[in-house]
Amino acid sequence: MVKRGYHHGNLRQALVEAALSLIAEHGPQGFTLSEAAKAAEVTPAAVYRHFAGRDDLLAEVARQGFDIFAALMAFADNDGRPSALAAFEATGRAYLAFARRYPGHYTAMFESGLNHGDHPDLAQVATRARAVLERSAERLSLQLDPARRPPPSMFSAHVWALSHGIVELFARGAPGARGPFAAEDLLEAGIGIYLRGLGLLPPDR
Amino acid sequence: MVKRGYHHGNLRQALVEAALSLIAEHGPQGFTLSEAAKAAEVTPAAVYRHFAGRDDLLAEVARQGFDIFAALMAFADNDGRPSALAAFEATGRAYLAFARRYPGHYTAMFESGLNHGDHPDLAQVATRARAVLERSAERLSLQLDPARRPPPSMFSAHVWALSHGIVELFARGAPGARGPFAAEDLLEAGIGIYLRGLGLLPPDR
DNA sequence: TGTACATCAGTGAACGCGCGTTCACTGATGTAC
DNA sequence: TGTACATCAGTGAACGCGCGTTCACTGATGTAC
Repeated sequence: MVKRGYHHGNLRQALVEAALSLIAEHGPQGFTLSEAAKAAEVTPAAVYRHFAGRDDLLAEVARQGFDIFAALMAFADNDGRPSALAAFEATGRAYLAFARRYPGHYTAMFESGLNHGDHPDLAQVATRARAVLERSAERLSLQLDPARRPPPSMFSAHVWALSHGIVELFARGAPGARGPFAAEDLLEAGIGIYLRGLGLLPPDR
Repeated sequence: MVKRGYHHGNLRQALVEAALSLIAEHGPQGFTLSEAAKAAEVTPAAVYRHFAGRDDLLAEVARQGFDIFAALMAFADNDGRPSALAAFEATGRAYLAFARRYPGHYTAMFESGLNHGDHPDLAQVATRARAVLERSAERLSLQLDPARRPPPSMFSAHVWALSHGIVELFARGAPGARGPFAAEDLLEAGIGIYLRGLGLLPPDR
């Protein structure tokens, strides 16, 4: 830990990072403003120089999470290259990778019970993240017979839900589920079967 | 509310039901022993006549949930009648129905962060519930080419994860996701596509 | 270059609150005789 | 049928704790002249 004087220098971000560790370790509700302040070596009251309160700090954590998430998804999708199919599959893998790599962000984003209505900038970036996924799905859907293809937002939702379910049930110390498969393999196989069902993959590869 | 004397009569179950309402309404962490006691019109201390403490009460809620869940799944599966396929699809629908019908139980089971290791009877009934789903998957898998079929526990996990993801993201006031589809339709369509991918449904029905 | 002063980012003490849990107790119930 | 007594299921007060938040404050920084 670097010694510091009376002024912290970058307390705002230090608090966000302290919150991240706490959330990753103790769950969404295990996070307290006081502990975050302590971890940043600062009085709880100092937090109020930078955030309106506990929820506001939590929302900022989630916001940064969606920001990273959107960037990661956009990177994985790579504007549909080398192919819409490969890009779509890449976003699925990236989803799981994000959940593993940024557990605190993930928790704040999806398990903290934050009301997006109370945090407009959070809602905005969440919408943007979602748009990235839907665009990827949309590109892929163009390869399907127009008469029979489901709406792209639907299979975007399917893959999102499958990914999220796998994260919650099998990628953590989740209760009652934990399976014999690595989450990554489970997701990969699941998406493979799903895409075959859509007619986007040959019957067996 | 029925008037009661000094003795409650069935405080244990009354506390479980109070907890259920609180959990359904305020989330897994919003539940407190004190509030549950209050809702049952009893002193917090009285709870300790029936439960070892807060977590023990929560675990009992989850346990009863898994019990109902297992029964519901077994009913939906109906020992694979009228067909393994129909039975399997029925369990998927029943999963969502359970989540909707028993939101407090569902939350206690899957979102409360209870450690099953600390509650052996909870772990036991959870395992039983899971076995029902795996049996249904197993029956279905017999219809697949043995050389190419994935392990039944894998596609049981897929459907579980998809269902859970849909519940979490689309069937509640979940942040950042809420889609334009009814959760039921989303799940039905998702499972349909998935089963087609497995070769269990014709390319389009 | 030096000084006065406004601005800003922290401190530290205090608050009221609700939490889970404990304890000695007491009222109600049911059983033995 | 009536009474003594053990057992059980509640009460009520108290505890220590950590929480989010407020407030008057003070130390540090940076700018004007």
